[in-house]
Amino acid sequence: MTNAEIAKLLRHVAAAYIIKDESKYHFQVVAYQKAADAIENSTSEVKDLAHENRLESLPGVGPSIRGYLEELVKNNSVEHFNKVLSNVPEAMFPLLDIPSFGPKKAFKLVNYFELGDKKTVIEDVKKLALKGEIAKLDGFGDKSQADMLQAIGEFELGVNKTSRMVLPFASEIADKLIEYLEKSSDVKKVFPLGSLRRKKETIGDVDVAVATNKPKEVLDYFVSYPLKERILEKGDATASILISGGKHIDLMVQPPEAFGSLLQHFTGSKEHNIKLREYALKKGLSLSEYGIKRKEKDDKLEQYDDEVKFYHALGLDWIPPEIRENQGEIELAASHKLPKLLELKDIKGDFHLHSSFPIEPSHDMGVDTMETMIEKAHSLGYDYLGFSEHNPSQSKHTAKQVYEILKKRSNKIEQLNKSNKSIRVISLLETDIMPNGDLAIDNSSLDLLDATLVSIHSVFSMSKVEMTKRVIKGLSHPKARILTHPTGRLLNQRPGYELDWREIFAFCKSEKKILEINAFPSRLDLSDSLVKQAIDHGIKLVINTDSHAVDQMSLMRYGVDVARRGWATRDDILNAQEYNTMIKWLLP
DNA sequence: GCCGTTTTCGGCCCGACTGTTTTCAGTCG
Repeated sequence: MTNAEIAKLLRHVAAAYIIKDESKYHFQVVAYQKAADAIENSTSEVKDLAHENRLESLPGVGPSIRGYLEELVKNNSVEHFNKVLSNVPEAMFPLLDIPSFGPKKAFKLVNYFELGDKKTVIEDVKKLALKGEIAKLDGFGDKSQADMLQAIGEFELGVNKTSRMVLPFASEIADKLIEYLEKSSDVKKVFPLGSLRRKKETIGDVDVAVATNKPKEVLDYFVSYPLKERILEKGDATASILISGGKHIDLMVQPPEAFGSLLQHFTGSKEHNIKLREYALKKGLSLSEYGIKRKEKDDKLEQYDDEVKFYHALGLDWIPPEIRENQGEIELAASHKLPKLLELKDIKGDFHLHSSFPIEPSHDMGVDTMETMIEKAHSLGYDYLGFSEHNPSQSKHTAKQVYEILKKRSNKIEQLNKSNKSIRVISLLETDIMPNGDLAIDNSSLDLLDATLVSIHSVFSMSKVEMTKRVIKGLSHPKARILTHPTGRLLNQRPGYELDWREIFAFCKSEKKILEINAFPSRLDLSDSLVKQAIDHGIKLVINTDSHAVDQMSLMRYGVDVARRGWATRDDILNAQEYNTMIKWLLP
């Protein structure tokens, strides 16, 4: 079972408890929903966590739910869940996938109209609504019946199922909207928040906050955004619109004097905010987007125009948005022990660059010359770079021909280093790891290089055990120093292959091998959570752009975002080091 | 059912918005 399926199952259990007796089971409901959230957000599979005995590392998973999850992984079913679920009609569950349908509404409909078939229940509800039957029910009316049809219609079109956007795509949507909002003189400040501010690799909804003294005017202006398809809701402090492609944009407004608390609230994550409010509550403080209420002062509201002051008022250091995920950051902020996260300006080089040098590669070539890329590196303030074109194709060349091509390239790089003193050029390559674990070129050719990056570009469909063996064998070659795009995933396109990370981490640690964070926006692997695990294992990382064109060298910031979300400091990152330190790590 | 800088027992985040209602229930983030 996938994490998404498991999370859904837990939500169904929570829904069943709500129907059974909401007040009696209120805290079980909350607990199951919290656990479902954690599993949905986890980038480790529950299956793997269970095998590694790490299920309780998920916040919200305690002894009971851990036990049930272990049972689920082992038997594919859980006795306790089945018992709870057997008390409610199963036909209500498909309705819960439709936005605006919750357990109460779904149960009421299924129960009253005696809908028994979970395969047809959505169609059945639609027919009843079209006949006007639902509006007659207690607690329903014409408007809610019409809304229901709208929701079902959009659900069937897949409007709400659209995949999450990669970060640059969401940024573009936000930038356009912000440009529009800034044209209004009532808008004092405007910021993209939510997962966009936390720099998550993919973004669901676009969240934007505005500081204004005229909330009504700003909200009116917002909902008349030209790219709007439909207004989802609009109140005194928030509004939501739908734009084409089924993307939601949420806007929140506050006066400038409360903007700090609004930033904090709307940046999230939900898990961070819940934990933060629980933490504050123990100190007699109640937090909201409006500010802080102190029990000892009769719940008088204190406003904060600035987010730093808001955190300080709780006795906490300001927490960078990228790590607000309830991973222990609140405790560390309280003891003033938060790590100093890596910054873009710390980056001094890039080791994954595909130039247009005619290397006759096995995969795609770069489009810009080495000289152009060096010039760009200079303008980015780098001290060094490494060229790492794909190895010459094996099928089209003899070993001797491969050697000759690489010999020419070595000479070229030697020349570049002589003529260009400001940027040091390292001679690298991106060499394929073949299915049997051998590298794609022979030792005499590899000896021409300072070192090589290695990666998987073919035969992805191997078992986890086989793939782990393959990667470790490839990485074992003394010239192999960096494993590039270590999971092979393409966001929204393919999931990547599976590796036994505990084995990979142990190997990299003992053999001093380096893992790449690939900054290309559709890759971004290692993922944030694997970065954190790698760092906990004491492994060094490198952030590379994998540029095939000179403009792509500016994508470095997306890799830095991932590193920050994985709690990386400057000390963890190879290409954030001075040349002399870097070269000792890279070529030990 | 989870969790610990007041606790291994006794608490449990905080609010917005909509529709159907005359003060609230349900859903969402």
